[in-house]
Amino acid sequence: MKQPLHEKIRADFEARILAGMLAPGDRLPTEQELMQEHGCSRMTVNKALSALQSAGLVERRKKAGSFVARPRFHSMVLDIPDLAVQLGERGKRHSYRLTRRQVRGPIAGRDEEAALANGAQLLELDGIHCADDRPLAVEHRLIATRAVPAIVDGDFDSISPGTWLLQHVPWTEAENRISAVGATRREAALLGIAPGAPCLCVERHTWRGGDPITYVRQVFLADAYDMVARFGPSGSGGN
Amino acid sequence: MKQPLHEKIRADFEARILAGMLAPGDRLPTEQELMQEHGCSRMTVNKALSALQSAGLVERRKKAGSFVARPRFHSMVLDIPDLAVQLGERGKRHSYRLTRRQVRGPIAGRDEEAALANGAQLLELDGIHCADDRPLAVEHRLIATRAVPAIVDGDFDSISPGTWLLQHVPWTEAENRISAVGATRREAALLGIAPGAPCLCVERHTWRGGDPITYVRQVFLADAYDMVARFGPSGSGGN
DNA sequence: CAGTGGTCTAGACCACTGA
DNA sequence: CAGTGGTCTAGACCACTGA
Repeated sequence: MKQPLHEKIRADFEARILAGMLAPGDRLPTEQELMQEHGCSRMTVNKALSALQSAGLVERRKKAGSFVARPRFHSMVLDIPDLAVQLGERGKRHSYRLTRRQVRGPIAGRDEEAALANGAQLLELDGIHCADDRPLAVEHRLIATRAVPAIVDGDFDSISPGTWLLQHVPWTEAENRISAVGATRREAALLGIAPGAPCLCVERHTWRGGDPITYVRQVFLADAYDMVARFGPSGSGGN
Repeated sequence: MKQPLHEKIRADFEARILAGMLAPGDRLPTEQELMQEHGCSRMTVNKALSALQSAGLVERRKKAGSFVARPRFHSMVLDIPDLAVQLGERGKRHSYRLTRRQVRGPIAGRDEEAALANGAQLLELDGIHCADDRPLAVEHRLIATRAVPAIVDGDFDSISPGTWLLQHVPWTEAENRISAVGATRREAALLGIAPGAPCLCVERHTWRGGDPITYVRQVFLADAYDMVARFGPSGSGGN
């Protein structure tokens, strides 16, 4: 257990930020305060805070201090897209229609649902995304009420659950699984295509500081949507 | 033009590495040598080299020195998969069969091919990837002979072009476009499925320091392959 | 065992910028 | 103008590891 002091300080703040104990905008102690707290030189605390800055977790401003940044995921990293924003950029109007809404426990035997629920209830939201009123994707979503209790009272007539979550719940980790599938009979009927027609399927899990937030499965019209990820050496995103 | 000295040193090596003037495995000067060269203190060169290390461009080993690393893109970033490695991990045998090989110029009117060729010839390689001798994907690839002149003499009977490139040409930037498509008649025949059946299509461009290397389009059997990308705040991949 | 990087100190001067 | 971070110095001791 030999951990450099600068790494200990860095990891301490990282943990507090990811756990939400330090929220975006909160001010961190000054270098002077941290020097006294840890009884070390300024270079050591500077190294810790600079590492947090280059990781995008902290913003530092002269005279003002160091502040928790809203986590940013640069263009080179596959992001969680906000359909409403993406369609707006292409001049299309996004709408979402809810087809099912229920609060329930995890289905027995489905370990994934149990892990997501984490001992509490799940909110199940199914719906359809449209671009200019034409169906674009069928969405099935489960949300952990333990992580996002406010969602139970959410109103999804004018805003989709995905947009709501992106605006209200900062996530820290995500996993996308992308595959090609043939539309089921139900999906085909909702999307206005033939059963078995090719669709792009995106399954995504997101977490906040290790706690699961949501699982979503989206089935897109193949000819209307694809995913792009551009990436390069870390560091080239900055400067 | 106020650039800190540590940033100047860091950017200098970054440029030389991305340009290929420093190849993977090459040794960088020691901190002592850089101190003398720049007439600065050890902390300053240490900061520059440490930044290169945390960016994944350099590996540092005690007593041995600092070396150019093969660019690594951590698990949280969508990677360029090596099919041979991926299949090997699942206990399957990968094979590649070349179906077309020609050196040609870019097709008139196709700006993308002209940009890739960059004034020189293209090597076109079409083939099929198999897992345990069962077809998995159809691949169409173009390679810039300007960037990779050695590829013209490559032997792709026992190794696929993708594997060859990953082993010989370090890339610095990549773009993946992922979509669902229906198999064309030709693809369906090669893969042993019905025309129009759902397939996962991956199109990828790669660059090395701004110079285009290759374009590849792979059409996968839908039920045999999917792509996963997991990502989070930078920094959590390390340690 | 000797060279190299890893870490840290106790200072210094400066640039920026909010009060 | 005073507080804060940005950078840098000239040392130091140590851990690791290849010759």
